[in-house]
Amino acid sequence: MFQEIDNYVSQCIHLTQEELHIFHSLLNVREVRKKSFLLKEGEICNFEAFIVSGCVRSFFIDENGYETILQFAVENWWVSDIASFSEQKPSTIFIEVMDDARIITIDYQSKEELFRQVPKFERLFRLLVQRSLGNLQQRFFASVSQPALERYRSFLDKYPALSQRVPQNQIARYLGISPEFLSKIRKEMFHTKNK
Amino acid sequence: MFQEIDNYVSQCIHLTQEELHIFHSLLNVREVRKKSFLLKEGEICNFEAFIVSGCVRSFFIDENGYETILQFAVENWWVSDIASFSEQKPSTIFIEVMDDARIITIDYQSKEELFRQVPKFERLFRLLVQRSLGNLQQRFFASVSQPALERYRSFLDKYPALSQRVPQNQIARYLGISPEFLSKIRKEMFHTKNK
DNA sequence: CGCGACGTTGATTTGCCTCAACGATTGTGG
DNA sequence: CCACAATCGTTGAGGCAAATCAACGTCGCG
Repeated sequence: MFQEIDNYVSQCIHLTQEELHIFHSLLNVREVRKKSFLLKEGEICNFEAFIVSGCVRSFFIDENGYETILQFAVENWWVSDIASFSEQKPSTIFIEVMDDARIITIDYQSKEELFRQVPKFERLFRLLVQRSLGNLQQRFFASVSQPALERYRSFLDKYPALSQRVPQNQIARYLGISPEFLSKIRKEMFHTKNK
Repeated sequence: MFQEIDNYVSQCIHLTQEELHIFHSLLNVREVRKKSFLLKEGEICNFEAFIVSGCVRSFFIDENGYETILQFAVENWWVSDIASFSEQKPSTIFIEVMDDARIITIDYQSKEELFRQVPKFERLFRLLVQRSLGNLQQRFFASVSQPALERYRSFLDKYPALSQRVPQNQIARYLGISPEFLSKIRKEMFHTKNK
């Protein structure tokens, strides 16, 4: 049941049987279906979710109605709106299930309780957020300094599995370009490759 | 000497006299001059720095030689390359002093020592990184969904003091546009305002 | 079957960049 | 103290990456 998340946690911190037990007692397991939403804009995010199986995406919608995808989350990834969760303020993003998923969540009170009972978890979540920050920084740099073609190449390179699993227009929205333009880029790629 | 940083820290966690003493013993104070570099691309970042006075900027240079500014750091801000620091790997960014500054730094070993002796600091730095992540996320959204004019307006709104203190071409590099284009935007702003 | 989701293609437009030239201001060495 | 170099902002001409809009083909599915 908790095997996957325990594995994940043990990469960062070492826990006793006792501590593990406390941890588990504060978690919830949920099954969620494709096309349902874990979070909508305006709601206060009351969970951090660990994906056991399935696939979800977080995105926001700009004033023109276009989506930009912040994250695809598959097995062994965390997803949440940290700003909304940690400051308990309305969210600016949506989190939607793309493929039926099994997730493990922890709510705000339980997380604070966890920190109180097992302070080691402060370290786990610090490392986790730190890594997210590093990744987002990379992505920010790429989005301002690289043309779409190179960003697409990097994506294929970094997430080969995802590029099979996720529809092309979603990838475009992740890369920050229109689906039409991604199509044109791909055409160009294959064209120049076979020559 | 440590007044500013103590104030900052006490907003997040409460420390005893004893703990405060340990904290101070692990810090270094430095004066750094305009145009000097705290960090260059390729070096391993061995500090997290708290700005007591002065102003520094962190930026990266893309393959065409253009700079993009990640952060301006003034009084009471932290600056570092977290990815490089926390994983002790070569940095991809530069950190340069814009105005003579007094800074307080902590190195990798001292930070780990601090965590060992006063675990509360795990919490402080978790909150700190969490806030950075929230800010960067905002900025990322803006950079893909808003035109330059609105991003400039937001900047003026959010950092009124900085916009006085920092040359215009640096602001352009922060916004991710060319200095020439910012000049044209400004012209447009004043033009439409006075009509 | 027919509908909706997805990908492709072309025509047109646009936001922003690049390059080059030109004042204004500041700083600096002779 | 002047002269000259840097640094900074402005303006214009021309160009390009990517968006928008519209139309069309193709699946898979209720």
